[in-house]
Amino acid sequence: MALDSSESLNELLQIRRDKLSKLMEEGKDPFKNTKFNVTDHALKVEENFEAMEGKQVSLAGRIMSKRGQGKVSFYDLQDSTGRIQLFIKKDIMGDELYEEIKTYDIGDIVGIQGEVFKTKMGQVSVRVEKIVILSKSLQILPEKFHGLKDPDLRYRQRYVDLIMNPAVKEVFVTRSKIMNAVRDYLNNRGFLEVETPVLSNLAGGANARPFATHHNALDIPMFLRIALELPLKRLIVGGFDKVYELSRVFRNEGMDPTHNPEFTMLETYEAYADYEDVMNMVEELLYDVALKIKGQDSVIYQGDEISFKPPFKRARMVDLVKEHTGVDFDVIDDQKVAYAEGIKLGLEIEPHTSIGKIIEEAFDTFVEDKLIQPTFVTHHPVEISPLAKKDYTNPKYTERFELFIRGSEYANAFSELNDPIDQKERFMSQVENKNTGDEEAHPFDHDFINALEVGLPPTGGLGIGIDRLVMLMTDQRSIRDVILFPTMKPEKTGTEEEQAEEK
RNA sequence: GACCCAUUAGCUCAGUUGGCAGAGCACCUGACUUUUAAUCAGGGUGUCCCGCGUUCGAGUCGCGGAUGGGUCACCA
Repeated sequence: MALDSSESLNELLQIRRDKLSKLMEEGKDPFKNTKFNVTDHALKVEENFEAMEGKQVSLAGRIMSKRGQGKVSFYDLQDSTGRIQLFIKKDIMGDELYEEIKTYDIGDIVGIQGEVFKTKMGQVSVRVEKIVILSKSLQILPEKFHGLKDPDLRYRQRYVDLIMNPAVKEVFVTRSKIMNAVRDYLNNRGFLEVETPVLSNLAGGANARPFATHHNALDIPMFLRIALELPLKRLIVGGFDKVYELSRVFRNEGMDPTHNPEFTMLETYEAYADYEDVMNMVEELLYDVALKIKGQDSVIYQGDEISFKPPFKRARMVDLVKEHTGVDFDVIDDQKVAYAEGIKLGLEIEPHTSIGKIIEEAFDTFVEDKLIQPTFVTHHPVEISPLAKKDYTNPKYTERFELFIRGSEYANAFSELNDPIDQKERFMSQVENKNTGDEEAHPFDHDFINALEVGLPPTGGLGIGIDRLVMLMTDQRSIRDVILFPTMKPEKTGTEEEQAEEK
């Protein structure tokens, strides 16, 4: 992007470089400065004006607007906390420095020292006594009133987005607070945060295509993880009772407003707990996060008020299907009958589709988007839950739940399968799927079977997509608005890239 | 993957029936010692996303492509 040959620069950019050259000629190279003693910030001065009035403060930040250019000027300085007005008077600065200050551009970073006061118009300001330019901006910031709107530019140049759009910055501050709130909750509950490999020889724990890479020294293929599950369960085998990992996973799949190729996942595993314990924990966790982030037990998401006040609604998947379709699959044990009912409902299913899959289809089609308030959907059919324990009181179903809010899945949890023989069989059927072309099928993980043979205690496991939780808490419509640098296609066309490579 | 929409100055956007490329902000020159999207006078800084085509003439019409956004499908 940055073009250095001066003949290719347009006039605006050339003027800024000329100003920089002039500063350098005068021995005021802004890039030579290494530090500036900052004593205060814009927000603090603004909020504590009564106490700060008349005091000397030293602030640093970016010039965001300039007003007046006579013998007195008003510049708005933006630091990490907000904006404050600088009052710059020729009498105070002296003729020579004042002329130099007038050449400072919007986007330049300056450090100032001066006295806090209010202008005649009542605007909290700093009467500048000393000023030093700490960085010269050679690019032009977007327009002050409309800001930066183009989504493409906003994501590619997030730094400009953050400068121009305070609400965007606020989203990412909130994201950080949510991460902290989740960690606090789990740590206080006795969970240990761990880090497991991002790079592995086998990408398991979910059905998804991985990103493939290569280790040069070992000359072996490696994969970026698609889930946290398998290493964490190994740690439960190893004797940790409560572990979690809150980190990035990668799935080589399509992108849309709720899917980014890399995203942040929370997975927790608790020994000697079942899915009902996990359900109680999720309820409490979300309530806790909402209170900490929003100061109340509800949020407004895209116009809908979502309440996190426990208890959340709990219902079996098959009962919800009955409620919304009138068909009670719970009493249907003949696949042909279930298929006929599914066709009557207009589901797109094949003659051999299993009853469990038909129930899931009916759920997806008729129930999912009706679940606005937090709802635990439980007892998924065993056919669609390869990693969950059966409900031994009714083996058609599993000890599993998913949390739905506003029609989307936010959590998935179950009593973990810890029978190594059963797990081995399920892996083998996955391998069959893989052999018949299913690229998302789970690879056979011999060491994981070994771990289960060593012995996994009964364990309750949980996964939560943190990006979607952040979207919910910050009322954002797209996952790209809660990820600082979302995945983007390269800007350049193929031919341009080739040309660049040739240089 | 399919369909729809967008792409014009650094930014936000106009651009009529196919006939000299426009505005505001920003920027440059000058004026202004309490401004608030400061104001006043003057100045337009451009690969109209890219390529091919139709045409006397294309920002505008056609075809192909790129990037982004949306809807659906897929995935979870």
